[in-house]
Amino acid sequence: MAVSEEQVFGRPWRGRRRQRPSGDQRERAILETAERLLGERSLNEISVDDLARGAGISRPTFYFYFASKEAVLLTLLDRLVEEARAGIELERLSQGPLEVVRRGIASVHETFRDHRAIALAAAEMRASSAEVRELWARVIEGFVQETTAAIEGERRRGAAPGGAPARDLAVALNWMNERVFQATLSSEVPAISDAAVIDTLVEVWMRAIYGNSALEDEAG
Amino acid sequence: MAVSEEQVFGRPWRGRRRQRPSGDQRERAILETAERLLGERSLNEISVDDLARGAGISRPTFYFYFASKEAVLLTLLDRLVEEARAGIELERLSQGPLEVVRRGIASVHETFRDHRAIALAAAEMRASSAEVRELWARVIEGFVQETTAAIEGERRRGAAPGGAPARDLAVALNWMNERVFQATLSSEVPAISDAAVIDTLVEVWMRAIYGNSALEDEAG
DNA sequence: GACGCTGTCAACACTGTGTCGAGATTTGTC
DNA sequence: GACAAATCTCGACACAGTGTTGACAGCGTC
Repeated sequence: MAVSEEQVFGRPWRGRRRQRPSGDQRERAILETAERLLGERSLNEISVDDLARGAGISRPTFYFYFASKEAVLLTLLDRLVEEARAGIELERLSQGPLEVVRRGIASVHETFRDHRAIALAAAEMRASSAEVRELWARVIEGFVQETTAAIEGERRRGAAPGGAPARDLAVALNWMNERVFQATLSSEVPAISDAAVIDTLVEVWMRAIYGNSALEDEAG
Repeated sequence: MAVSEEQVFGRPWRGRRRQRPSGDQRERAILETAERLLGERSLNEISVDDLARGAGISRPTFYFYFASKEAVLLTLLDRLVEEARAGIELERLSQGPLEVVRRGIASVHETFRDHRAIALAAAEMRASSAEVRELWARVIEGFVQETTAAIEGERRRGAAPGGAPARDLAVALNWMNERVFQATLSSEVPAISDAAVIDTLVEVWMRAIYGNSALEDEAG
């Protein structure tokens, strides 16, 4: 146990009269342990006991702080989402549509890349946890609404041609980004290299929104 | 137990001298039970015991036929993939690129929609099973290679403009389809309606491959 | 009629989750 | 500085699920 505490709280205890770590410290220790372990293996392969030991507490004590390991991931994910949103806000000052799209995509990509472990764990847990699924759905829905509004704006001012309903287009483009980022971050195959992923996605977005297919009336 | 057997083998046993069901029957019963139960809940929520009981056997006997419940899903998925491939082959006779793309996408969509339960379970198990992940990776890789070849062909004959590397484009478009189908089949939010999903995807594909953005050189 | 093959399952060992209740520690109050 | 309340801690338990073992049953066949 002493060994585990050292992992998280630094140097071993020497002085006298040291109280036990506060609740906040413990909670933080659990979150840090979770993010560290997620870098090594998936949440399914991490037991509540692993998280508890990593934070220097027993398993029942873990349950004093979190209802389950999903709850830990949810807390981590909340932070990440907050960070991603903040990143996008910062990019609002850009000018032309190309730059807006590029910066928005790049910003999300950066945030996720900096916390790969959490992003990938979240993608994985979407399958089994309704709460993760709902949180994620809200995030994507937010992106979709902004995208839809932007497409409709560009169509109204005549800059973008008509075509599929703006929302359907927005949904398809946003899911594409989500899935492609996931593949790139996890080095799944097939994937796009980290260096090329932004350019590729931006190109598809720009053509899907602004481009007119040369073959629009060829066949069917 | 008798009740479970009736579920799968039809009418209750009456005659004399009936041998126990053959190994093939049992294996089929397990697969059928799995597909039926997957229509109701996810594979995580289905225990080996559920599958065994549904097939009228005990849990240890289940392990005589399959190494795990993942192995059952893998067998189901193998069939589905085979069916999807066959569907695409049938569409080879179409003429213009628009029709080729549309028929290819529609064919995959149909196959998956007809076995929603399996397709969704596979997407879910990609997270936790390396074997499912690898099988799925091979499937998508196949689509990507065909798409890449098609794009390069169209570029060579001057029908499609240059841009991002053909393979990167192909990867992005195929992941988009995968993710959008998944969202549509599971009625996730946000999703595209079943009726509009093909048109939307085809439009993005055509524009991404053939369309030139009107703003290509607008901003930075 | 005993050998081998395919099936079959009760009982076991194990891993992991979540809960309970009894106690220790800390904090606030007078 | 003592007492109560709130906060924190964990041993021990109940439970659900997985996968294995070993004994044994039916069936063809030489």
